[in-house]
Amino acid sequence: MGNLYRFCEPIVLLTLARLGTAHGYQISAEAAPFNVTHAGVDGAAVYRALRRLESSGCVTSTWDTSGGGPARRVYALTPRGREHLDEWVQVMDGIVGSIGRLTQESRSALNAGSHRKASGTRRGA
Amino acid sequence: MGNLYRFCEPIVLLTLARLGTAHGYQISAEAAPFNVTHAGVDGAAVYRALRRLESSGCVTSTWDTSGGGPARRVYALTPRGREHLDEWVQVMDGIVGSIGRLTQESRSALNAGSHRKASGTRRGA
DNA sequence: GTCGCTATCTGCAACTTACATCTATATTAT
DNA sequence: ATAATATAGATGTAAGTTGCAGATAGCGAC
Repeated sequence: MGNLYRFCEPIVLLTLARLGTAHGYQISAEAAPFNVTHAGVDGAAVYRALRRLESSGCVTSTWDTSGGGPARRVYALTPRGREHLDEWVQVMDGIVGSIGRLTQESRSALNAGSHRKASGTRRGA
Repeated sequence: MGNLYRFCEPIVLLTLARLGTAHGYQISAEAAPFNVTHAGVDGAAVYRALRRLESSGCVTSTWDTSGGGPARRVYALTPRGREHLDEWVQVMDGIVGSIGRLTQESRSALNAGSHRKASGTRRGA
């Protein structure tokens, strides 16, 4: 079925908005319920998305070396980040509408095409 | 907002299903109402999708040199192509659900985040 | 011939992502 | 002390889809 965008960026933004602050490893773990495709969000993609978002002013980061284990880069959403998530909401609304139309039309076309051969008894729904 | 997949393949399949037979240039023109993003489907992308679909047995092609102008490669859907469109419908249904959840949660998170500052009077839907 | 429209196809760059790999820190076991 | 493991971040390479520009070619108008 080819590759589909996994919407890594909005998932990261949303997870950050929900958690308040979080580091990459944590986001990667908590993002699971929002996966768009069967495959989960790749850790590497999360880190890259966070870097991109920081360089565009959507998140800020500080190093946290207080706890045990390796240092964590803790991220927080900026106002611009919240705006950006809002923009994503608009875009995704549009996508949902468009893809919805696509599926609806596809179902119609598939049903219309199967009239001839199926001799009308197997209503597939 | 970065690039998003334009769902060129299902759009091509659907347009073919609707028209019965069609050539690339025609599909490229008739596909406009099903665009997923603001940008239309690129002609080059259509031709490439048709080639891919042919090599995977989803469409067949024959040259039509009857009319005036350059020869047209006329495509038609195979049964496998119809199945493939049906698979796309399943996938896109899943995507619509997932992205719908994403937008819903994003709206909630954005509203929850604005409680503090907005002094709670602007109930945004 | 030259211009413009139709029609197909190719080249190159951009973007997101998957997978593997590498580094480094702290804890635990030997 | 050494080794293994879990945590945490980052990079390199390849794959796949797409946008844009342009090449090629047939046909009609001038």
